[in-house]
Amino acid sequence: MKGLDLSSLFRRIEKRRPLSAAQKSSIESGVDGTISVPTGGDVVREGDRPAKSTLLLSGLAIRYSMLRDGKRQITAIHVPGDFVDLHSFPLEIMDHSVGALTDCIFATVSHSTLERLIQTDLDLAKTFWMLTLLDASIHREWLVAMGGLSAPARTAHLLHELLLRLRVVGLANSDGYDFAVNQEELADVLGLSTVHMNRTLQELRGQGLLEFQQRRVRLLDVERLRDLAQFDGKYLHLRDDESF
Amino acid sequence: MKGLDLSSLFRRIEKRRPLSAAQKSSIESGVDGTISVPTGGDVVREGDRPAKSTLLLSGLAIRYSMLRDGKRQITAIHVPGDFVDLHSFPLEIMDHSVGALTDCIFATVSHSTLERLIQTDLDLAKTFWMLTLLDASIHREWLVAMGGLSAPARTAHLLHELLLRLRVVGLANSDGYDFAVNQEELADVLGLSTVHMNRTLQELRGQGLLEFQQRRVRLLDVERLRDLAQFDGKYLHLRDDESF
DNA sequence: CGTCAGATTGAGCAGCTTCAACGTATGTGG
DNA sequence: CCACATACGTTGAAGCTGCTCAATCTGACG
Repeated sequence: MKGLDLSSLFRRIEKRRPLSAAQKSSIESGVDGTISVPTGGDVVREGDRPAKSTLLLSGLAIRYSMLRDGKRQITAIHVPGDFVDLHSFPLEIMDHSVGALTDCIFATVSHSTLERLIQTDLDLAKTFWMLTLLDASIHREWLVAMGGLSAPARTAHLLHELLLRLRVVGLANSDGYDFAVNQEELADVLGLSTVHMNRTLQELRGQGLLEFQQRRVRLLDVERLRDLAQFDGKYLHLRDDESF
Repeated sequence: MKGLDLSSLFRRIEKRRPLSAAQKSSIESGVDGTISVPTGGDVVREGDRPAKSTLLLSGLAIRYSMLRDGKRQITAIHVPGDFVDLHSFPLEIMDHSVGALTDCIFATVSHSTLERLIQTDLDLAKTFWMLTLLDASIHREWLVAMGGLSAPARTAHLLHELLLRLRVVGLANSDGYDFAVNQEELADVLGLSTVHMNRTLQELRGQGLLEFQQRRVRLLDVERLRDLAQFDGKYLHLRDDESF
């Protein structure tokens, strides 16, 4: 499908690995359509066996699981350029759901097309594989943050990670980005109660570390936030080390 | 390399995906050696750029990251049959370390051999890819447990997961398995202090839910443990659903 | 018998949760 | 334009969960 802007995906890839013009155009031609999902909607659900993979073009998406006691744990936040659902290609059955945190537009690529793409270009297969491993790497880092950091540090870690990831795709400037997420959702990412999420944000604001209003985050003191979060960006595998 | 017993890997794969005899023998012939790592040793370290991937044959291995404040967070426990370090193939640089929790023997496969294997058999490439996604799936589940479960529930979750995973490779019977891990290490997995780990185990023992002595775990009441842990094994992607 | 790793215990405190109420902005129907 | 509803953020109080520090116990082993 021509005329679709996949530049965020390409930027994301090229920060880590060469991508030829031919590869770009074969990805482009592999896209067979787009899906719009409104805020709160699901793209795929636990138990589904998707026949296509989805790639986020605009908006913010989440992976999440529900616990039996009603708690929702968000296990990933996806930004434009993320090949959100690539992993349903080798894994087949969804063990969790993917939903739209804000209004989202996804490009879709059918699994049969993916099959064809990797058959004709093994290097592209490795690129796709790498993309899914990047997600895994972020999962590991979130585990480190969950297990080892306090609520304020964890919050700082997340918001700083998103700064770097959004910058790669041109959706953040040097110190802030649009982030239309409420405190409940943030709490579900960080494993906190909404009340404590609120107090944690107040704490960070009070320290002069960040602003978070009008659906926009500003990191007022990136240095100190990184320090608080014990942030080490190696896990993002960015080529030129802006990950500090 | 012939004469090496890769049956645990094969069992692990075949619980999820067909694996032909030809594929088995090409994996076998791809193994170029073994490495023994004593308890406490590292197989690969953060920052390494391995030229080979390692596959655990015996023992228990961990992935872990160190925080600047000295805390160690273990992000994965690997059991025999796990292709521990497969992900260094597409991702190249290690962002964390892999160590031996007990004395370990690994088989090694060089990246150039992996390249050749996936070139000649794309289905095998997908199998390898799937194996790394399985690890990612377990990471996600651990995130859910970290964010949403209490210390006893998290502990129950981990020990039950290991029961299922070890059963697949024939290293657990119906209710228990060898587990030569001390409480400090368990605490580093679960994000707890050693003191609280100790009290949590006492609690579970007191409830008649498990035994954990002489380097062996016995789950005395699997039903209630699963319930406490809100365990749902879908994330392990086992074909015949023993995952309950 | 001394040593050492690992397990256990007690006491006090900090971080986070829960419940419940209240504030504030935005939108909607009459 | 007002009255009300809704979503979201904020606050207070009380209590539990898990942490830290520090000491003691236990079994294995040289």
